[in-house]
Amino acid sequence: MSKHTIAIVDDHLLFAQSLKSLINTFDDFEVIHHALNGKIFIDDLKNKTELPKIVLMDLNMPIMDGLETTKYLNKHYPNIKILALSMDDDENSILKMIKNGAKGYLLKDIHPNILKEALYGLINEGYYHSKMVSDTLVHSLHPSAEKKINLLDRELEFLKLASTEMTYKEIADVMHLSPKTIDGYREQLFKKLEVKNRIGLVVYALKNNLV
Amino acid sequence: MSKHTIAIVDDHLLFAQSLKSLINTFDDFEVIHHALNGKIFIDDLKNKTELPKIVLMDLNMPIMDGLETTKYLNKHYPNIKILALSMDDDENSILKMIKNGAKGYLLKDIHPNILKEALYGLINEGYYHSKMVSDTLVHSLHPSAEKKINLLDRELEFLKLASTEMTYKEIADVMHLSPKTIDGYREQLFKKLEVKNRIGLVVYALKNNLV
DNA sequence: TTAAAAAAGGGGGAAAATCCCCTTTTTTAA
DNA sequence: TTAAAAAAGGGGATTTTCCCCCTTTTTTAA
Repeated sequence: MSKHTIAIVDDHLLFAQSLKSLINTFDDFEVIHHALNGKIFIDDLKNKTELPKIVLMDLNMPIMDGLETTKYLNKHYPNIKILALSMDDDENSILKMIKNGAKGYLLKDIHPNILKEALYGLINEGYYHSKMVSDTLVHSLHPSAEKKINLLDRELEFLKLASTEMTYKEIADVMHLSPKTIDGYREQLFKKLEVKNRIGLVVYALKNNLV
Repeated sequence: MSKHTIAIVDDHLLFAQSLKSLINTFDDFEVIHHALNGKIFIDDLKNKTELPKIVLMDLNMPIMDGLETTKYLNKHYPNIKILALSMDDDENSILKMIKNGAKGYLLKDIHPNILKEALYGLINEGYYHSKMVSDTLVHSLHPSAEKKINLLDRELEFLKLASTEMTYKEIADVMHLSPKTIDGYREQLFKKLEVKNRIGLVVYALKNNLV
């Protein structure tokens, strides 16, 4: 039966050719295309009769980078599975790629066996998330530790209510307090969280998952 | 060499005992403890000399549920790996457990081989994320599709600025518009997004990753 | 070509938020 | 036991937000 087809999008010719040679030694996979950047790749796709099943996507490329290309493919060719392949190991790059449709993210310094395993993962499960990616996803659920400020119980209660559409009078009623006490809490939290107004409080609360 | 020790925290006795029997047939694992809820389990931990390496944690339990217990264990026994085991397959439950330290999340209707695979994953990789969990994590990066409302360019620009601590007058200056035009955009967005005030706009913007 | 939508702007007034000053009582920590 | 923090509350003035009414011009879509 026919092999799973792969395209490589990477601006480093030697790396791409070497990668192609490696993948072509895998039993069930075959590189059918290589483009030096995203724009060339997309232009080529329009002229091709056979689409690849998997695209190995570099991130840093001239003219059209991996992120933009991933967004485009996700939208126009949703059946193509994208596996990011990059030198970048920072969380932001990983999250952006996954968020925009990449089904896996590998660093370029991995063992070839991991690449093979990832390719099979994409075919069989539809995704391949290494520990690095999983950890990054889990970590993205949490706010930055350094921004966490210790809030008293009543302050937190007020902050949660302040992050709703209630007026301060309504909040006072709910907390069984005088509106003037609410004024006090508000000023106290403005100072504590170093914000200028209620909008600042809401942004802090949401970004720190307090509501 | 000794087997990897496991504790089961689940309020259904028959299920827990059956699970114990199953796991005790696995070569490298041994159930050394069972508690009917989180509180009993924590009390038992304090009196035990041998801690389990893995805890299979139900979610819905009386007195002290799986989430509270996971938070406590993550804080006080960070080396214990928690694998959530639940009937609940909703995203919120999954995210809460992973966010609070669970290293995996399985539904109770899985094949025993998956459980075994998960246990090995916890021991070897430190986590086990099935496709369900991975998909949930990836999905959590995105806002709800059904809540996404099409915004005009200027509306979006205004919304982003409205989610800062700027006054409407300041925003008008930045957008080179009259404050009255800003008033118009505000009312327009209140209607469009079905919110009552600026706080509602901010919450919408942040929850939909527009800023 | 016409109608609708988008983009811009206005008056006026009430309600809410912010900001400055201040107080007392209870609880907690040293 | 004492001091500090937390928790509660007050006056009053200014600024900002919200809400109701309305307008014209340009761009887009039918």
